[in-house]
Amino acid sequence: MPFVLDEFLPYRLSVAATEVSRRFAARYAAEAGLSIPEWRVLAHLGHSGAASVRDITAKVSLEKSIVSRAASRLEDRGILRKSAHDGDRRLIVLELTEDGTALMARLAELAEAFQAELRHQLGADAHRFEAALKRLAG
Amino acid sequence: MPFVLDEFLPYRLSVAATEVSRRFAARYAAEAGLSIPEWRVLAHLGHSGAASVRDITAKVSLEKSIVSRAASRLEDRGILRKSAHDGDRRLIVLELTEDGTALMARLAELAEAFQAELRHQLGADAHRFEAALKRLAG
DNA sequence: ACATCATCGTTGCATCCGCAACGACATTGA
DNA sequence: TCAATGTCGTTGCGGATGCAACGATGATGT
Repeated sequence: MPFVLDEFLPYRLSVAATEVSRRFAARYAAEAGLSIPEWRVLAHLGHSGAASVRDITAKVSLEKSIVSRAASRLEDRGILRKSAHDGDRRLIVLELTEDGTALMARLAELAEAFQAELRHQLGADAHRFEAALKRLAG
Repeated sequence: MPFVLDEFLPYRLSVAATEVSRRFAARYAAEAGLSIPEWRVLAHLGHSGAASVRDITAKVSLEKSIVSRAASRLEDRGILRKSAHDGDRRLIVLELTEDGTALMARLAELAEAFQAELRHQLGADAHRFEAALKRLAG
C-alpha cells in the first residue's frame, strides 16, 4: 500500500490550519494589518491586562524574539505601551493603550463571528473536534 | 464575555498543527534532514511518479517558488532528477531517483507509524476528526 | 504567418522566522 | 559582600517564505 500524502494527518492538519488562518487574516486585514504574532500579543493583552514578554511567550506559543518584535511594532502603532516593572527591572510591562483596547474590542467581535462560522461548518462534531485539538497539542 | 485566545479555534488549530509537525520532523530528522516542502515534494513524487512543478504545486499546497527551490535541493542531494517534457518544453518533469525511492520507502514507514500513534492518541474520534479537517480545508 | 496573450519554472528582493549570542539585572551561596 | 549563576528582553545573522517580475515557450485569433 503506497503512502498518500493527502491522507496524512500532519499534512491535513497543516493545510487546514493554514487555510483557516488565511481566511481569518482576510477578515481583519481591513480592520488592522496585523501579523499573526501581533494578533496573538494583542489578544492576550486584551484578556490578561498587563503582562511581560515572558508571560506572553509562555501563553501564546511564540518565541520570545517574535513576541519582542511584535510588541515593538504594536508600540510603534500606538496599540500598546511599555513600562518598567517595579521590583524587577529585567521585566517590561506591556499593556494596551486606549486605541489598542478599542481595536481589540472590534477584532474580538470579528473573531467570535468567524469562530461561529467555523463551528457551524463543523456541525455537531465541533465540540469533539476542539477537544481533539487540545489532546494533540498537549 | 471577554475574548480568550486559548479557546479560539484558529489558534488551537495552528498550535496543534505546529506541534504535530514538529514531532514528526523530529522523527525523520535522523533519517534525512528534510524541510517540510522537501518532504511534501518527495512524498508526492513517490505516489504520483513523474510530475511537473505545476502538478506538485496544485497538489501539496505550496507556492510554485517553494516547490521549485525544494526540487532543486532534492536534485542536488540526488533524490530526484529533472528532465525535459516531450511536447511542451515549458514543463519540467520531476521524478525520484533510485535513492529517492528508497528514501521514500523508509520515510513512508516512519510516517505510517507516526500516524498510527496520532490516531491512537485521538482514540475513537480519529475518523471524525480527519473528516472535519477536510471540511475546514475545503 | 504573426501579433497578442497565457502559462511554466526560476530568480530577486523584502520580510519573517529561529536560534544563539549579548547586556542588564536578579538570585544564590559561601 | 561579592563572585558565580540564572533570567529577561533585544538584536544579529543565516535561512526560509511570499510576491512580483522575468525569459522562454505555447496557444489563440485573425
